[in-house]
Amino acid sequence: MTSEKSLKEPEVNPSHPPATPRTSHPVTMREVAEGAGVSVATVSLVVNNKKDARIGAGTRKRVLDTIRELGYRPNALAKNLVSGSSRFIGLVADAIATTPFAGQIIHGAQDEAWKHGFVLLVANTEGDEPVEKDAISMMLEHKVRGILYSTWFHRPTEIPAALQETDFVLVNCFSPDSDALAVVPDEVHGGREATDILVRKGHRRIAFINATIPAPAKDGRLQGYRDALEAAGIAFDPHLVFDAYPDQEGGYGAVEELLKRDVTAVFCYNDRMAMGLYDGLKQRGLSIPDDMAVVGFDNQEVIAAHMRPPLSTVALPHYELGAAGVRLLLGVDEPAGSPVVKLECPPVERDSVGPNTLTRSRFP
Amino acid sequence: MTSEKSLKEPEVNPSHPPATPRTSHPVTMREVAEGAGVSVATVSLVVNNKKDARIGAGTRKRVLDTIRELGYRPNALAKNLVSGSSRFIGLVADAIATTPFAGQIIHGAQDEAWKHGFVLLVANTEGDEPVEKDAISMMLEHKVRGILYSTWFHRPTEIPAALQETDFVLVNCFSPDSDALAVVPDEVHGGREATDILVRKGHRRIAFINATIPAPAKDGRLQGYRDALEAAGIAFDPHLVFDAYPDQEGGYGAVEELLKRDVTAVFCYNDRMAMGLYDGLKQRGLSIPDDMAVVGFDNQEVIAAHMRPPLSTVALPHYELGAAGVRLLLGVDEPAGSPVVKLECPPVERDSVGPNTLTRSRFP
DNA sequence: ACAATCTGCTTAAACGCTTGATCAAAAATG
DNA sequence: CATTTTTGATCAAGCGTTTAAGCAGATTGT
Repeated sequence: MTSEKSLKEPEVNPSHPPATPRTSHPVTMREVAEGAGVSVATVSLVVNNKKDARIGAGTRKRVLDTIRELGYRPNALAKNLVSGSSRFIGLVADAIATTPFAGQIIHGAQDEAWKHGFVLLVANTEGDEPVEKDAISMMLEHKVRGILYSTWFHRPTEIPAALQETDFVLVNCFSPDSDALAVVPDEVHGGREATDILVRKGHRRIAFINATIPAPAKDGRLQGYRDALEAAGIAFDPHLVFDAYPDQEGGYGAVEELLKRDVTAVFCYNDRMAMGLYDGLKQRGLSIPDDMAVVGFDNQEVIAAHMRPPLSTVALPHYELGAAGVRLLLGVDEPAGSPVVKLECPPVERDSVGPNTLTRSRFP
Repeated sequence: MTSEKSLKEPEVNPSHPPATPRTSHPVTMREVAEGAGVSVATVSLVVNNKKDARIGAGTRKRVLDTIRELGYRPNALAKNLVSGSSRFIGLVADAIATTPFAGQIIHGAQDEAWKHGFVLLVANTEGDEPVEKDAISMMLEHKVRGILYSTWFHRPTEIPAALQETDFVLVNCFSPDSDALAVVPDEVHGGREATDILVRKGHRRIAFINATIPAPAKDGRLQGYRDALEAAGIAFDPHLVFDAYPDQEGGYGAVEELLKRDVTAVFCYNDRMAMGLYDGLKQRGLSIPDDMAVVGFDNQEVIAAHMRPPLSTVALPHYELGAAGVRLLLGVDEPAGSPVVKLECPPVERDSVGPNTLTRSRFP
């Protein structure tokens, strides 16, 4: 609760001074004032370009020149103190280090925050509870404008108690039993987009390899898959969906089952599964997309774009998640209806899906 | 130079108040003091647990209780202001969004920073110059203790002018003509470790697929490769090293050339190349590691651990880079000799390398 | 020519906290 | 018992800003 816990004392070794010790005391507004022969108030007024302040052209120039000359920089700390609240937005993430996803959330959040004059205070918890608590404490002590609480995969979450002390929005996660603001990907829509890529190319027997682990994505994408089929007038066949662990090994392991089903296309729960699937398919001498069309999910840059052939998939809107999160936090956007806003997952088509050749031959 | 540029005015829509408007004014030290019937000074002393402050047990308890009761949190802004310098460390990265690497640097930097009571102010520039300038300005205005300037791949870099206004250390990059502190991976050592994995398994004809693009990694890893060969008494054969673009396509494209060389093992410039190489090899019916041993470089988690077979590689010490950067910045570590400290790249062995069967049969 | 208004700038209080200087009362000392 | 020391707490200045209020001098209106 108090800072003794969350911020330890510095342990800088005094015998090893920093490499480039900052010699000169930082220039303050006071010094600028003296240099320009005006009062601090005047300096403040020109620095902040106050609209209704009456400053003579001469004075303004003199101040500006002095500022340049002395290399003055406003002290945001002091500024924040007097204004009562800082221009910080906190972002606590559970897996910056282990996934590229968090990075995109950060990017989106930062871009949007900057637009509004805010700055990101980032904390990476790697799922560690105490670390998370400290991180939030630290942010609260810095009087952040609010906190973005984000998870690397879309899931329900508990809301840490400390969060309630400030404005916050859940990003890529949600709290089932609370009306906390949240922004998440629209899994149903994504599943539908993915399936539609296949449907549009004339595929009718489309498998879906779902994940074994329960998650909004598991249910949502399945629903989207079913929606797409229904819209296309294709009967849903439960035998065409099966589960596998959502990584390369899972995808690889699913091949055998898949081939029994006599399908022409498959929608994989994620890109990593698709990657494993590629392996299994190729090993059996099957070609993609000719013998099997495949679409993934996630659009993991390092992977999807560089598979052979490049993988058609559906992108998780991580950047947008971050951006929308801060808009929600600042009240720029307002949730329509439900407090959890869903963002679309845009399809990105590459070369792993071709026309259904079976269909072709049947309807020439 | 002034803040008008770097931080725009807020544009919060006043008609859409934040979702959970903070009602109560934040509790200040003053209120705690009143509540506990003591002076602010006293509260400050117990909050900060000052060693040489003489506070009666009763008073201390009373203050602590009041703090708990009122839910008081110290205001770090005020604290920083009076102490003159903040507990911020700035981290500007050029590619948080597009690579997982930056995430690990952040993680390492944060862990180390927290150990010393510092907090990370993160800015993602995605290589955009003006953004970078603003980011640094913003950090300077917040009176950061120093700045970590990091790049997502190891490379020489210019030092932005504004950086000179504070302490800074380059992370994963270096400035060729300056004595700026820097911390980078030891590419030579890495190249050597990678090659050694192969050498240890008895391979003698070892190819190296290097990158086409110039970089410290290109030269360093090649040197390491040569060092390893030399140490093993294997003559360096220039025909065994060739260049390719360092991604999956590059690796795939190199297969043909590779097979002409009659080698039993290959060291790829990075994991992505190895991934493409796998494809090419498999397509020709060759098996890994039996027909060809392969090692990569980078240890990209999403990829390396889940290839078929899992890829032996060498890890880039991104976490350590971040941590060491902070230590250098704070003066905890001191560079020995050169201002650019090099960190080891530890090998991580998986299943893509087997014993050299040719050697086996020749020396039974 | 006198009040009213405007212009350009300064004064001073406040923001929440830290800390060296002080001080009264209690305890220890001679 | 008078003095010194110790204990427990308060005072007040200051950190670098912002900003409402104030105040001369110049300009305008009548």
